[in-house]
Amino acid sequence: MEAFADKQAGSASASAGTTARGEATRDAIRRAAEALFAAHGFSAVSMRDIAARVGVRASALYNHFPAKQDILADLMETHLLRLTAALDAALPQADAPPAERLAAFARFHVRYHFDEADAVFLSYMELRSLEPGNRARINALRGAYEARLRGILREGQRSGAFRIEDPAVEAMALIAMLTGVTTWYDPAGRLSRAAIENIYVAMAARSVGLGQEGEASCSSGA
Amino acid sequence: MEAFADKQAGSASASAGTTARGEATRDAIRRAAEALFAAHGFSAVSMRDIAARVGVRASALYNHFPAKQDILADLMETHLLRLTAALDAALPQADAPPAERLAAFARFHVRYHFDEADAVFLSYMELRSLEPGNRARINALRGAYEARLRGILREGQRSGAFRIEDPAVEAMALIAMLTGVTTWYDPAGRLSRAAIENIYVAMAARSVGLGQEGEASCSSGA
DNA sequence: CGATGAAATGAACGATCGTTCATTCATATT
DNA sequence: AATATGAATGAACGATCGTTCATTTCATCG
Repeated sequence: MEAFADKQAGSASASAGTTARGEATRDAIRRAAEALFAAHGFSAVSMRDIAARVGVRASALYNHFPAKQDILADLMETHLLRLTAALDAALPQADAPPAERLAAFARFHVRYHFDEADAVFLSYMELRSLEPGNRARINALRGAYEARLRGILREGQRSGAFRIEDPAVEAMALIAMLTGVTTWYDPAGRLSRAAIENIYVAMAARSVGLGQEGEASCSSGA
Repeated sequence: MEAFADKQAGSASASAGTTARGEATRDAIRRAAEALFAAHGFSAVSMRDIAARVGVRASALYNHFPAKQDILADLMETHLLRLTAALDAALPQADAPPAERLAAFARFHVRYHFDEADAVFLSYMELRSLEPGNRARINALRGAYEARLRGILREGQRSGAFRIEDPAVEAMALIAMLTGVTTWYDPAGRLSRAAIENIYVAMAARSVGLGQEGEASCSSGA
């Protein structure tokens, strides 16, 4: 979507005028809008707020996005495409043990949310601020991501590795649980990122009926 | 907080003029604002929107609430006080088995969220729309609710009934998981409320290392 | 160097925002 | 019936909203 090409070692394109400056501003707008939308909500943030953070006037934003709504849609679409692509790169292949794939999913999800908390929060909370057309498209992307986890749970249920009632419901429950980390995580807090990851991964495993460690097993003491 | 007294069989108060009409309007404002804030977000809803839903002009709202902000604060405070009181009424007493208390918590939480989805959503999502003073007060109420679950997890860990790493983190994770039901629940959907409750209760139990049913046990077949 | 065109500007637009206020309406008490 | 009082009204306020547009700035290419 959008242009999004030459950033460094630029040469080919750009007929005249400026070249990479516009793209730099567009990215700055994205970053500013992401932070502000996540902090205050889409409709509580004005175009002038975004422009001020970029260091530009509100009217300049319209050289890069046709409307405020399109900034939000762009942020969500970009985030969800990257998220799903990164997940597919992080997941073991489909024939790996479901327990391993679930653990990888949980770890990926929490870790990704540490780094992209604003984008994640936005994409889950501001669907209601989108016009119907944009909303349907973004919702489909979100559904594709959720389908990955649903598939893992279904396979685990089918193979007997997991002891669960309903893969669809449990997928939503797990995603909500893992996503919640962004609401309380504090970089200066008591626990390191790695420690928090491990706790969530272990919870996810137990929630599908797995023992303490990877596979099945039982009666593992402490 | 506020007046909130005589509604029926009124007699004592109300010096002159009208009596219960004002309180009825105030409640209608609360209901309208709750639905609109939950659907569109605090700052996307105007006082005129709320008034229109009540069947009154915007200026009439100021006979009942000093400002828009106070409607939101009132909704959150009322909700959180009721929520915590209802939880305390639903929880087995403190010397009951932690597994039983956890199951009761999970069932209560999901069930309450079915009925009060709007208020719940509001109180978890619109903290950022509150002024610092209101935010601190509401946040304390939320913390009191979360502390109930944290206490259950700590007791289960202490007694050895639960196999968990960190009660504080797991409390936040469980609440996020249970609260998430409001984001996808559809009254016309595939599953009944009772079925969904049971799935969440079972997941909560497994997530703290319990077997399929209430107590510990292990190697439970299916 | 002058031409070119994207990027940024400042002013302005119509609309809508939260809120105020003098006034009117409606009701319960005396 | 007269009165007192809370509730609702309609108009208006200053501010701010998203957006448009003619103009200016400025880095690049021929």
